[in-house]
Amino acid sequence: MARRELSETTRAALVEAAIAEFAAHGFDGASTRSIAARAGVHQPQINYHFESKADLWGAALDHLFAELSAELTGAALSADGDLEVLRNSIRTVVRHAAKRPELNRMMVKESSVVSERLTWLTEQHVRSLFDIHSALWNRLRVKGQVADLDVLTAFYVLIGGSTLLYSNSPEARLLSGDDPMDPTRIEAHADAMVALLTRSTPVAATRHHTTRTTT
Amino acid sequence: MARRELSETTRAALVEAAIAEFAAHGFDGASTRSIAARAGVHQPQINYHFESKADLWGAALDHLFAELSAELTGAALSADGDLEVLRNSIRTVVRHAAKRPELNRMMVKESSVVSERLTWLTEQHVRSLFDIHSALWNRLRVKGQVADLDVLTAFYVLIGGSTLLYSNSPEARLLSGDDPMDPTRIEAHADAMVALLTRSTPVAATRHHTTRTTT
DNA sequence: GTCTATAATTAGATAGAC
DNA sequence: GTCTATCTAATTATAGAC
Repeated sequence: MARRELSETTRAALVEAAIAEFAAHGFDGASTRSIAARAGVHQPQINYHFESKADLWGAALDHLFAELSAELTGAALSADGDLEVLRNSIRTVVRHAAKRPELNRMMVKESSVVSERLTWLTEQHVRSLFDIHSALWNRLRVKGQVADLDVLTAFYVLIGGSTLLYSNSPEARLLSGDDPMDPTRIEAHADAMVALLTRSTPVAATRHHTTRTTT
Repeated sequence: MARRELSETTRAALVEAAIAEFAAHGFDGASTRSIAARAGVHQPQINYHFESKADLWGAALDHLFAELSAELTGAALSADGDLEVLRNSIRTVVRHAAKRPELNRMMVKESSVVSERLTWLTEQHVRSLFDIHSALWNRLRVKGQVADLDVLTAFYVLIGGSTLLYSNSPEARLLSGDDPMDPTRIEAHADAMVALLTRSTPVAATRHHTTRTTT
């Protein structure tokens, strides 16, 4: 393997190890030694490939949000009309939370206090998703096709209701003995979140447009 | 002030300071020095009043869960019938999440990986709440009075949908400029969570029993 | 690009005076 | 019960050989 390829391999291994360690123990709880050990390299490699521990943390989130954005874009492109876009997006959020619980684990650990890391995270990655959600939700709300919730509350009900079961899956397993990551359960959860937040038929007025219904 | 009273004052101040620091920075991120400083005492006082940092962390959660249990008990006692108990409980969960976001912040930081702290927390405090929820939810589900969700998923949709807006309120404020803790918004959120998870009229069969409806 | 060795901080906990 | 002073261990980051 050429030197540049080796470098990129090491860098990618460090990012993946950082995702696992930061998600499990938080920024302060994860040590650069444990991250390096998980990646199979020595600790000073982190400061060779990244400016600092905080820089590696940022690279981990860049990677996780790139994955999520790719899936959400796919969900939007394959949909026809606002309502179907929202439904596909909700399903994508649920499925992705189960596939990559690390994303929500990292998020929730940083979102409880204003900090440099939180402002970076919010402006760099969350803002654009929230803006897209807001425009979509407001258009559907005036047509009575979604639950009667303001955009901010709707955003957090959607994310919280869709992701906590997976970000807290170790707790859920202790409580119930069941596996939250079971594919059948995940699909039922996705269906339920769609049913809770959207209405197949508008409640307030306007039926002139033909509205796609799922059943 | 007598010596014993002084001691109890110091202990209570340490618990309250620990709640603030652990909720904001997690177990590893919060230092015993910062907790002592917030409580207005010197750092070694922690090891006089508590066996260890972990012991203080446990005392903080004991305090937070005692508060929550008191409110949930009140909500259940003032209700008539399973459906009203559930509705009151949902509203209590939303209001309490807004009043004490520290509880959910501490919880979510410990629930992403199996650890000694998580197993203690689950068995000591979460288990009983989950068992009560399970019995209640299953009785209502067979009568078609709640959303069609298994108990485990329902628990996490309820908690996640009710609490994330408040545990992540710094992020929510950055995103929207609005105040998630506004009382009117909180009540609207509570109403919405009740509407999402319960049905005023049963969908599947059985109407022989008179069912209390709100409005 | 990766290694060993180590510098510079900071952490939780304890000893002993008052 | 509370204080000052300090011990031991662990942390992030860097220096310099290969």
